[in-house]
Amino acid sequence: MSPDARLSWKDVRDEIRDAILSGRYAPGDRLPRDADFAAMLNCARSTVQRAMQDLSDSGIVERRRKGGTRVRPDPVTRAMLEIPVIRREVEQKGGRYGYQLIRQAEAVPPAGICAACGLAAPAPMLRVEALHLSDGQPYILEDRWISLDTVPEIRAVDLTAQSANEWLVLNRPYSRCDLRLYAIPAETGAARLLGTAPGAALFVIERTTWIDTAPITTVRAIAAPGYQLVTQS
Amino acid sequence: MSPDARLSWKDVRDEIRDAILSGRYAPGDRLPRDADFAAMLNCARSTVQRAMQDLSDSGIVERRRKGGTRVRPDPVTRAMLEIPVIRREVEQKGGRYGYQLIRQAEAVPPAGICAACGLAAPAPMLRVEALHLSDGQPYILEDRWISLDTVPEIRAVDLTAQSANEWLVLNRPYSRCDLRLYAIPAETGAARLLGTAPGAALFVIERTTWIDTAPITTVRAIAAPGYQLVTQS
DNA sequence: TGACAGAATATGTAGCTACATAATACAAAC
DNA sequence: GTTTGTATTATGTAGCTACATATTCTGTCA
Repeated sequence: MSPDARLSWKDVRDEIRDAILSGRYAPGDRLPRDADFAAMLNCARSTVQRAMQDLSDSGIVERRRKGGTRVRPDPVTRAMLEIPVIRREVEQKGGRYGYQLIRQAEAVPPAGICAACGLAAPAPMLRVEALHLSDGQPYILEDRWISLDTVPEIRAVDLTAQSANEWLVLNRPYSRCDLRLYAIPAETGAARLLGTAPGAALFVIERTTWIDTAPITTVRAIAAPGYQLVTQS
Repeated sequence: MSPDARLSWKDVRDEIRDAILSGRYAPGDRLPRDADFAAMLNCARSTVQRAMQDLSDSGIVERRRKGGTRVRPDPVTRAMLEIPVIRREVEQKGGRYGYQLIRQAEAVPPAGICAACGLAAPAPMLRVEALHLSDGQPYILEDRWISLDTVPEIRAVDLTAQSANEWLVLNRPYSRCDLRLYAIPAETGAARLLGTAPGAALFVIERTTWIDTAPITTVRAIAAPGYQLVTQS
């Protein structure tokens, strides 16, 4: 690599970000045009464009056609969350994965579940309750509703052998996913299954997935005490 | 727009994604080369490249030089989390924002805080405890440590008038941010400040920010009961 | 003064080429 | 048979051009 190698778009991004971070451009300020940056940094406009796109994606900068690019006056923290399949998560942490089906029944979902799935009228669904274990210890308790309209084959799957989580992920890719994170006190039943005291603070990941506009499943995954979701960017 | 308008990279992405979702390519399968897709869809390879990049970012496919592109055998859920400045969050929900400084003192941080900041040796920091309110009700209780090495000016800021959250966001942009999400039972002090019972399940967002490798601040934001973090993608 | 049409402008996108880089496959040498 | 070097191949990146699109600015006319 020669000393004056060409700048990659990441170099350009870092250059511009540093200029912003150093205070050379204050929040709300308008930045030079892409073409000017290109001239300043001696690279192509397309390179600056890619860099700016990235800065825009990460919430540092705001871009508007004709309006130009300006430093976001109200920065937001944007971070990528990654939620793997539970078996993989356990194994990646070095644990031995285990799984228990607790209950499985077709039922008409309550209004809350219909709302999460964006259903106006209740449709028949399969409710599956299961426990995921790590090294024999309760790890995540899931309470899942699966749309029988969208996934009728689920009736034929043996959910004592394979978790619905895993089967769906492998057989029913989704096009959209909503997440909802919060904390709840353990109910008596959940507490018993998770091996904790009733009322304990539990972390919940609620996830609904769709294929196009058809709901596939909505899960409430209740994590055992001590569970943490970590991101970094 | 003519009927056979050129495909945008998003069209190409959707086309390929649909092919995967429909099962035409199964998890683990190798996809055609970018150039082949380009020929099939009658567009440029760069357009396919952008589409594939996006599919790769969202965790649907895996790309390797020479190895080609394959459908991820172990799909992960990736979602973008967006955490605004608290004042904005409250106002966006239509609430009236309020703020109270509870305590502020220079101190040597405990080991846990040093670790979060990646500090080997304890350095003096400013600890700030404050309560954010929505319509007069407790909303988020924050327990913050600010690095006096990185942000000495914070000593001169009147934190009764403006929250550290806001001042830092406007004056100290960061280059890196780690998030940690979990649930805890309310301690006596936190319970009183948040107007809830001791032991109540509370949602916690822990965030540490750096400028390059220098830690700026680490916060533990404890949300009042009912708080939910929502994402969609 | 106000409304509206059209010009100007900055970003967004697509296409092409050329070359870089990483991973694999294969063949030669020991 | 194993190792090592080289060729091949698929993706990654940069540069350029051309044109699309959204907004703002400006000038004209009522």
